[in-house]
Amino acid sequence: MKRPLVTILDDEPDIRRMLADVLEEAGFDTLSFGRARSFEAALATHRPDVCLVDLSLPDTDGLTLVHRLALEQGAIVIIISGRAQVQDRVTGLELGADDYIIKPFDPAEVVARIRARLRSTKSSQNTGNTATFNGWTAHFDRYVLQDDAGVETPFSHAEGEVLRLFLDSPKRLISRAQMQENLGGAASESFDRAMDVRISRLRTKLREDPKNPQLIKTIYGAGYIFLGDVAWT
Amino acid sequence: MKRPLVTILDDEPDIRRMLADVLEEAGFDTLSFGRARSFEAALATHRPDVCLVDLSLPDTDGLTLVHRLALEQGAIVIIISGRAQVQDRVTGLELGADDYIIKPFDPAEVVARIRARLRSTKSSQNTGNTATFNGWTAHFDRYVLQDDAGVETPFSHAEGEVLRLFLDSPKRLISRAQMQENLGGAASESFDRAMDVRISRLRTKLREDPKNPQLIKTIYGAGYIFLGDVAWT
DNA sequence: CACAAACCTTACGAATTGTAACAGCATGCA
DNA sequence: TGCATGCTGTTACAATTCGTAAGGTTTGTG
Repeated sequence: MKRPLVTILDDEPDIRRMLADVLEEAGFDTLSFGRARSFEAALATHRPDVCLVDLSLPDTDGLTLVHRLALEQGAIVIIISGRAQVQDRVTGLELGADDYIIKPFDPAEVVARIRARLRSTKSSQNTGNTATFNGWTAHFDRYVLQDDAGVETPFSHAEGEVLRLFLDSPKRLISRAQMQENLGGAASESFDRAMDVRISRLRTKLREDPKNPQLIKTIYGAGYIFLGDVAWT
Repeated sequence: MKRPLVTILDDEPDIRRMLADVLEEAGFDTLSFGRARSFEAALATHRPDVCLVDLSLPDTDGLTLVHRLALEQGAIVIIISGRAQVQDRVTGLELGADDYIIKPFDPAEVVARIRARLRSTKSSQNTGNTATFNGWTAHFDRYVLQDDAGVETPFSHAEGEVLRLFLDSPKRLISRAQMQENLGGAASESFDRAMDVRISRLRTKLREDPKNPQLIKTIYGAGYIFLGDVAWT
């Protein structure tokens, strides 16, 4: 079982270190950042399971960052803040945060709250090897894609890798770097093109309109995002 | 859209009534109980989306109840308790509670936390990445802008960054410096122009009259201000 | 009104992405 | 072995996005 990855974004080094120690001990991998900028840069290559965010950052408005994280990345976001007003907590939660912990906090409670969040998402996780989305059914055991009329289209292993990556994290931005990691491709300059081609072929099988794709959206300069209501069975 | 059902289990009638009022107002259906026994009887016929549980019940050990609820029913359980020790919170969360709110609490925070929990479990649904303002609807998941007649105009990632910045802080002055931070641009002299262009393109898509923009106002020498009644959904 | 600074818009080009065509490779079959 | 078939990466070129440059327009100042 892989250790969940937790990112820590706080401008106080002491708190970063303390949290990292406790979380490592509790069975998580951690990545610490003092600035929003470096944190966002890391998102290009890593996909954290939980993001701890301190609102009082020097280089960004934390709430906007939380909003972006929750919406674009679909990540679990837990705010850790010194601002204790009820209104702060309410707006933080409304903007997409999953929890709001007030400084000073007890490390044990942070761990417990992270576990509670992970528990609730893990229960609804991919089990089988068949997924349905927007009229399509993907059978990963048979390498077959079935439309709502029952017509079957076979797909290859390489295409399946991409499709599975999308179906595992729908409605979340997936950067090119993340793809290369998951697709086992060498980080060669030319493999970039290979990925494009895989996606292009997948789009064709999903009968996407090249001018206006509905399922696989390209985010120029950032990656791809799969918009489908996915259900694994 | 059905109203989610929230059960309230607390032995103090005043608190039950107060919570019920606030939750009904916030768009939930509620069922109130003063005893665990009657609550459990009601579970035979009702299937609550969220269960608020006070730990200090006269007729049962609250923690055991929480554990059963979380495990067997798979329900979202939020503990509301007067016991404020960290250890209480940790064990409550470890036994399966999804959140732990300490008395005395602010009703608005309870609502916000319930909403946060519902949002995370209904992640398959489209919630929270759509904003409406002055006849327009911005779908940030699909990168599409929809006018009041339903006509769709796609917008790019760069345009979306600007639009999101505006929609996150409507009716507030946004300086050019703030923009540069949030748009990830280097603080170069020339990026200033790039921002102008982004805004210009966004204005075109919003069909603004160049002579008299209604939504994106320029404050000469200070920045921009977005005038729109924004509602995120 | 003159002038400068700030801002807007258009056009262009560099970077990024899409896709058709081709080639290498493995597999299966006669 | 020889051939056909299908998969996948590579190449080359088309299309898109978005920053930059350049010139025009607006705003504020004296």
